[in-house]
Amino acid sequence: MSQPALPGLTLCNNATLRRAGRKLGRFYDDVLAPSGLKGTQYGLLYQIHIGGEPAMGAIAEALIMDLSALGHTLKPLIRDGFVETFADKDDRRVKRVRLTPQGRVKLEEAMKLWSAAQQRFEAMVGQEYAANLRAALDHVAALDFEMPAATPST
Amino acid sequence: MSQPALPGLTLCNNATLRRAGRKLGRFYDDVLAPSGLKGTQYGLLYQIHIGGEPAMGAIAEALIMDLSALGHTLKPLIRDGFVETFADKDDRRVKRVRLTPQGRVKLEEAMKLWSAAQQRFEAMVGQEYAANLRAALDHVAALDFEMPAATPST
DNA sequence: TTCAATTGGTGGCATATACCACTTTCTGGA
DNA sequence: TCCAGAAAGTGGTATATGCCACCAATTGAA
Repeated sequence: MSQPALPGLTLCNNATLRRAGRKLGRFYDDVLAPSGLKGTQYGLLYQIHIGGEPAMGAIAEALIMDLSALGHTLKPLIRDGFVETFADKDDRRVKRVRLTPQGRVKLEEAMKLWSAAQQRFEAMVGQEYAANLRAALDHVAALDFEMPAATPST
Repeated sequence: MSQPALPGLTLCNNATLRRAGRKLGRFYDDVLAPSGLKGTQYGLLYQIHIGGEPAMGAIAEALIMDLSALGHTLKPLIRDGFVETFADKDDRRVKRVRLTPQGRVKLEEAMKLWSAAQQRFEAMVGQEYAANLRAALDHVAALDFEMPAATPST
């Protein structure tokens, strides 16, 4: 299975992960295209959907993404009327997010497409293989890379 | 095994891959930071290094990335004097890429940092685990998602 | 009660990536 | 030879993400 076209770089865990991410991302994006949503947007809508009007910080934490990045990613979805934000009743600093009715419809539409992508992928690699891969990725995502506060050497 | 903090979304292969990518990417980026390079840039320099003055298309193919995306990603590296491009002798359409002397120095510097990141990661998950993960990711990257060009059947 | 520290988000800036419309070269016929 | 098509890149536009500097509420003392 080792393609001679991918020498060396294959050793870098980060590069390998990114490369696979590009490939898989394009696949999911292609399948989701009819809905007008990208894979990331679908994931974000879904996370909001199951989050129960989550605060932005909660979403960012769940997706392991920078809070400001989340803010940026959210903009097109707000602009297109799929989600809306509102201040938390008890803490004005907190901004909560929820799907609009339109957003719920869109999510449902996209979910069918997502399902197709998911099934097609799992049919190719095998459900168990996919489950194991996800488990491994979740494991990586759960790691605690505490930096030793710089190493002014070198 | 289901962490209460990551409900549902964990089922999407794409979302899981992205999430792990964000986490791992930040880790590698942090470790590489002293060199001024991002993880992706390091990977790109390395690919160019081992590619033998590769054409842009060859790099894009090896990294499974869009050709135009590669062009954009290359710009900061050219601007900072780490890589340079030149026309192919036999085919004027082809643009080849190589590291500048400065780029070689930078790559070497970054390689030490990368090595540290790589080792730290593998110490956390285990070398074998990492190797298996990379193999699985390479497998995904090698898949052929041929879209059936819509489904106007019936 | 008052103020320093903390917490939650925003905006600006830079890189990462993709797709699409072009432009320039090549290539393969007729 | 000449032209239709293919092949390789470029530029524009849009989303994805991260970091940093800020601003606005909250909180926890003193």
